[in-house]
Amino acid sequence: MNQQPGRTSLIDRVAELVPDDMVQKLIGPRGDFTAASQCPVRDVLDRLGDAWSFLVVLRLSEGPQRFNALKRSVGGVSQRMLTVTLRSLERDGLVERRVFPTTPPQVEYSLSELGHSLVGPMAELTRWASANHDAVRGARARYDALPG
Amino acid sequence: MNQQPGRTSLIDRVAELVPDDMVQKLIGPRGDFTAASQCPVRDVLDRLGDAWSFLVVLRLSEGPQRFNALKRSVGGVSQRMLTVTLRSLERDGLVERRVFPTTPPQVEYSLSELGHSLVGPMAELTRWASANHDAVRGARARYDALPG
DNA sequence: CAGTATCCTCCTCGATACTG
DNA sequence: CAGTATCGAGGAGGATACTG
Repeated sequence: MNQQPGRTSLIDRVAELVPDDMVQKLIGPRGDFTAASQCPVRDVLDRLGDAWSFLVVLRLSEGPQRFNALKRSVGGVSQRMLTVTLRSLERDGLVERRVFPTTPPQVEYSLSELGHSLVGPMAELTRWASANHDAVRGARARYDALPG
Repeated sequence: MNQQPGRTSLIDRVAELVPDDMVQKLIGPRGDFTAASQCPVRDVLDRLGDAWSFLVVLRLSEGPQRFNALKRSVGGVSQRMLTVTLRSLERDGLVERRVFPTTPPQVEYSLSELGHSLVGPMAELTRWASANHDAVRGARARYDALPG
């Protein structure tokens, strides 16, 4: 990791939080992570980037919910996308799905242990978003007001 | 935030990290955040979700870099996408762009204060990704191996 | 070197309709 | 209730060529 001499680098602070081999795997010596599955960060962000996954996990962090209740509480999500999102989260081991063979059928979704462990980091990012949203919007407004 | 009685809820732990009004803004009473700009988390994730932004910010956390050096170190990014990504980050006030009118021209990109403040939360998520990548891949393999 | 411009192709995602 | 199936529009993003 070539460091510019005489320049205060944030990578040192990051290194305190992040083990070396992870940095290697993350931004690597060459950064050849065209295949997302090879890069853990890409892999996670591919999941969280699609808006719904993040909101669904946060909703489920409140407690188990059934399909339509979840659909209502998330809001604005189509039936198809909620199904796709839940399947994807289930496949990744973040969400558990339990079917009660009643009539009409009931399906309950809840976070797994792994899913719970993700909520902390998510909250961290969420806090940043909340705290700095105005700053970002301000920067945007200034940028857009620029001549040219 | 209706809580299921008699159920251990993670929202309490999240609440320790996240101020109440943010939770309201985030997953809200109705969750009507169809417009991403209304929801700070959506707004942030829209930026980070696109893989390149996250990697670019991490790369720049090591120190300022010029366009082509950045392109090489990120790896796999097209010229167009790097330009688009950098413009977007600059617009949001996360990245600063300085032009040196030499021949040939030099352009240096660096993180702003705001950009630096994002690296901590990003590292948190990165750590989670690194620590649990195998668990996720394992869960995926099990899910895919299921009959049906 | 550091872009811009154009084209073109997947691939996501919403809408709609149907089912156990 | 909790899905699945199918279609179609739109946008993200790569490839390529050109420029101050």
